[in-house]
Amino acid sequence: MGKQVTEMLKGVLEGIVLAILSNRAAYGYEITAWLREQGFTDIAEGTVYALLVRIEQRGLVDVNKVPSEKGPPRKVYSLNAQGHEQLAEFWRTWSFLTERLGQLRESQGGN
Amino acid sequence: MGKQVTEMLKGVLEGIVLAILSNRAAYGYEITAWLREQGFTDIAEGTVYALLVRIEQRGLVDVNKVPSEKGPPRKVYSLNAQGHEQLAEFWRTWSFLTERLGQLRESQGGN
DNA sequence: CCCTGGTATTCAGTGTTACTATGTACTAGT
DNA sequence: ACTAGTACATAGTAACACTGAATACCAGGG
Repeated sequence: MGKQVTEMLKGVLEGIVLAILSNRAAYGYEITAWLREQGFTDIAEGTVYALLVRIEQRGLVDVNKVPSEKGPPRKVYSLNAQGHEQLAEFWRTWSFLTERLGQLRESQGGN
Repeated sequence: MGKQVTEMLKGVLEGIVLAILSNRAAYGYEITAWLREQGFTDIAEGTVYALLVRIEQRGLVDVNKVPSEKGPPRKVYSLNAQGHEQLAEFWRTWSFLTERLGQLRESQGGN
C-alpha cells in the first residue's frame, strides 16, 4: 500500500476496528484477515494486536477468552458502552474530516 | 478539537495543505489562519510550519520569499509538478479510505 | 523611548501510533 | 520429530502533530 496509507491510518485504524467490533465480537487474527480482504494489504498482525491491547486498556472493549480447535485460545473482543461512545465520537470526527476534504476537493480540479 | 482529530490528521494534514496550495500559492501564517477558520481550531502554528519544511525538503513545492509590510518576510509556497503528483496520490488514498469507511458505516447502525 | 500586540517563522522536546521483525504457544497431519 | 496453520505478544524504529518557547519585524500608545 505504501507509506502514505500508513500515516493516514494513524487514528483511523482504531475507528475501523471499533466499527468492526460494533458489528460483532471478533478476535485479532480474524480482524487482520478481514482487513487484508478489504484491501488493507499491508497491515501487519502486530499492529492489530497492539491496537487491541490499547483499546482494552482504555476500557472500550470486553474480552472473552475462548478455546480454539486449532491453536492457542482466542481473545474475543466485544464493544462495550464506552466503546460505542468512542465509536460515535470517531464517526463525528470522521464526518468533519470528510466534509472539509470534500469541499477542498470540489474547490479544485476535482477528481 | 481533541486528541482524536490530532491522530486522524496524521498524513491527512499534508494532503490538506497540498490541496490548498494547488488552489493558489500561500504562506504558513495564512494557511494556519485559513485552517482555523475552517474549523481546525486546534492546529498549532508550529505544526503547519514543520509540515511546510517537510514538503519543501521533499521537493513538492517551490518557495518564494516575499517582503511583508508588517513583519518578517513571508515564505510563499506554490505546488510544483511533483507536488501535484503527490496530491493526486493523496486523493487516491483518501478515496480508498472513504470508500472502505463508508461501507463499514453502512453495514451498521449508520449515523 | 519602551512596551505591547499583531504578523511571520523556527526549533527542541514529547507523545502517539503503525511498522518491522521477531518469538511464543497450540494443534493436526505426515 | 517436523512442518504448517492458527493465534497472540513485544522490543525497537520512524513519522507526524503538539507544546512551548524563541526570534524577527513593524506599528501605535503610554
